Amino acid sequence: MVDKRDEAETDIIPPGMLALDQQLCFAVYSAAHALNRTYKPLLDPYGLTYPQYIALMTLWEGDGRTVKALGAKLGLDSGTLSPLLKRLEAAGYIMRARDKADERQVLVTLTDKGRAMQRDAVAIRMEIGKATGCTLEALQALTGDLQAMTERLEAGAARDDAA
Amino acid sequence: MVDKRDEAETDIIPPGMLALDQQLCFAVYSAAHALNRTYKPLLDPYGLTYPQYIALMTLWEGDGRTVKALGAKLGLDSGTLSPLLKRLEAAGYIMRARDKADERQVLVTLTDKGRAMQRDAVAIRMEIGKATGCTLEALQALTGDLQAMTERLEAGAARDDAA
DNA sequence: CAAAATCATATTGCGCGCAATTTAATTTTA
DNA sequence: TAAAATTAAATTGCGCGCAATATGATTTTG
Repeated sequence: MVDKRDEAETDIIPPGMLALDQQLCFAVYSAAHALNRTYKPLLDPYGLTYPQYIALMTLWEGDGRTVKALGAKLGLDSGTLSPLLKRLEAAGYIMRARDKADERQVLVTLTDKGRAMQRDAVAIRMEIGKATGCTLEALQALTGDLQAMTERLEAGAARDDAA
Repeated sequence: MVDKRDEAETDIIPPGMLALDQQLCFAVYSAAHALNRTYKPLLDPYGLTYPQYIALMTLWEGDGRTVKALGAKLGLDSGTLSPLLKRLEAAGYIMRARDKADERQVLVTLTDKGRAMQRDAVAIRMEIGKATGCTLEALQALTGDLQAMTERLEAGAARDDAA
């Protein structure tokens, strides 16, 4: 396939690649919005937003975490989590209390309502999976690819911070 | 591979699938944040946010669009775009003017500064592509998969609206 | 042990993103 | 053609998401 068009292709490929990587960013951006819009009608009956829902999911995997530990799992800082957790507490899903051993920390624990929500989450997850229209294998592959890319992006950001 | 464990696997696979689809949503959510964080230091020197940047990109592909046309391309409504476009105008990247032929519409056009930004965007796109650590083929595949999933999610939302 | 540094969380300010509403212009239809 | 319906933008209110800052609590270190 190496022919006299090679020279032209070195001119053509870069713009193509540039357009594509633009599309990847936008594809991720659009997919995130589409997923959020799919979750909304499923979470609205519970008065929950998607970020609140994933905060609950983190607690289902381990109750009694600090705000910092939750933030590490979710990739969010206290500026986002503090008000979010206050709303979850006001809605009766969690409780917050200063750690007696270290008063700087706030321990977040599930209420009965917060634990009960985990059962309803099963149906929500099924709905979302169905809405994606993906096979289990496709979901696994997509998830893995995205996680790998995210790790590389975060590693790059960490390197830039060090520099 | 069909053996006496089949029965157990029908119990095991659903939770596995449920956990995975959760991870897909979160993987998309995390990737969107990671991409946004990667863009931020590249766009900050221009005083642009990522949503503002993709609005400009849309205009580079066709100037003089209405707010509604921009919204259709980006998947955003006037509640998001109106203030965003005002900020882009205040920053000198675009101009907004009511359409003489239909005063309901606002036509958005690029300024010289807005057009000049397109040249700097080439370097930004290269940086992002490098930061993802993906090959061109991997970027294409990921983008295509995400676009296909997003289309299915949006089709489902449209069906739900009709119902 | 006291001052300084560090740490965890909360707060403030700003820009999305979206639902709901408002305003003004255009089109439909009666 | 006048009233009703539709349309395009803008506005309001609320919840993220993040940078910058503030407030206490704990640890370090001099």
